[in-house]
Amino acid sequence: MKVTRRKLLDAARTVFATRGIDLARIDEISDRADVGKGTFYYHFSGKPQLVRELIKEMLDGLIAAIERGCSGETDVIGVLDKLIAAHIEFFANRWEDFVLYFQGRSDLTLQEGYQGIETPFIKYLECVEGLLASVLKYRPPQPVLRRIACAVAGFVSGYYSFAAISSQDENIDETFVSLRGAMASSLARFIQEAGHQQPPEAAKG
Amino acid sequence: MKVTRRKLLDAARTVFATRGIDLARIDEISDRADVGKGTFYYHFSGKPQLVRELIKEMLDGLIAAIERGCSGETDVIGVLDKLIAAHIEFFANRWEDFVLYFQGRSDLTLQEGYQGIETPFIKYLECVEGLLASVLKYRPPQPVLRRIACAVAGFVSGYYSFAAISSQDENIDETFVSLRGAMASSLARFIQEAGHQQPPEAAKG
DNA sequence: GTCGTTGTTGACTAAAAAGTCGAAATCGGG
DNA sequence: CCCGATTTCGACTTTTTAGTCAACAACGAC
Repeated sequence: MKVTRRKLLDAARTVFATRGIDLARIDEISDRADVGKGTFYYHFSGKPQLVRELIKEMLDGLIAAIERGCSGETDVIGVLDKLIAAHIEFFANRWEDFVLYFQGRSDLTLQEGYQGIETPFIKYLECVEGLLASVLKYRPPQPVLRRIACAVAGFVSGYYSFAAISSQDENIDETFVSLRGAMASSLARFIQEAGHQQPPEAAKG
Repeated sequence: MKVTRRKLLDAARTVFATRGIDLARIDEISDRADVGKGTFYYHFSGKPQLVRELIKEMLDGLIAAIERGCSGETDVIGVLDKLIAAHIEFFANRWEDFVLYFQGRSDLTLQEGYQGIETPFIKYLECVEGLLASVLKYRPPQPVLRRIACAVAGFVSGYYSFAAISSQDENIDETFVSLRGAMASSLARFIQEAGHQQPPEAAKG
């Protein structure tokens, strides 16, 4: 049955959002999924595989949401606005996914982290990159485009994470929505400036 | 002697940046500091205290760097530019501190994380907030100001973290420097839009 | 209904890490 | 140099967690 596997994945998401990926125990996950510990090891080789699968699943979902949300947009500001909206919508009431998104990235800053989670993150960056490239009149060189994608993705998640610290009380998603317009136009400005600057090679010397 | 304590703190920073805070073992830290395990427990009650101290120390340093860098600036764009520059300078060649900064924040998104690390992060946000408030002509209401601080801090660290993923080869700090201007002016734009929008209470109804 | 396959179980073993403690070393004032 | 306070040490005990496995249950094909 696939049901058990699904139950384990969902339980893991919850436990990860409670204790963090690294401190989550296997028993805790199998307990929460209401299955024996052996069942966990029947379906997964261990925590690393579980983590890889969850992160991939989450990012694939996020990419799908972004592409759905941005289809039809033809100008930069429109794409940015819908891009941000897609993130807000995706993470709203799905805090566990945001924790995965954030902890996964945090893991990537380490020298020895989980193997195989960079790939989905790069795919995600490429998705953002592709969307922007499709609406930009002047297409900047690849490395610059990548930096812009980093900035866009970073801005959104960075705001989210700090907002989570400072406002336990107020509704994060709601305030985020109210900032959407400001975020989109400021990112448009960023793209405009960063996209037209001198390529780093030419600047040298 | 204070030297041993210092050695332990420095060793911990390194180990945290290698394995991550949660997976760092106490023996690993005391080994790297070239002291016995008992010595660790003589100086610290356990990992939580160590983490609290390191994060506080790092953020106090960052705050000091920011205040040093921004003193004398009188306009928004100048403050933003120096703010970003201070971050870049602070984290350059100090990857361990960036890992702490990122992992610490990651921990704050959890339901059960380390106790007592929110305070220094809030102090850091308040520092950014205060700097912006001092140069803004039209001072937005407190919650809006806080959101702006979140956005500024989030943008900077968010870009950093994604850049770390996608460009192991190129010098992150160098490219970051080249984006400084674009980042500052886009954040200025953000502040302008976010600061003048309707307060959320008034928008309701 | 029988039998092989697939899935489930949780007590058990083994490994790893935390935290303790008495002994030993170092330090510094007299 | 002596002594008491501080600091260091690492082997030891305890706790925690991963991962295994033999037995059991459910399923579905014939």
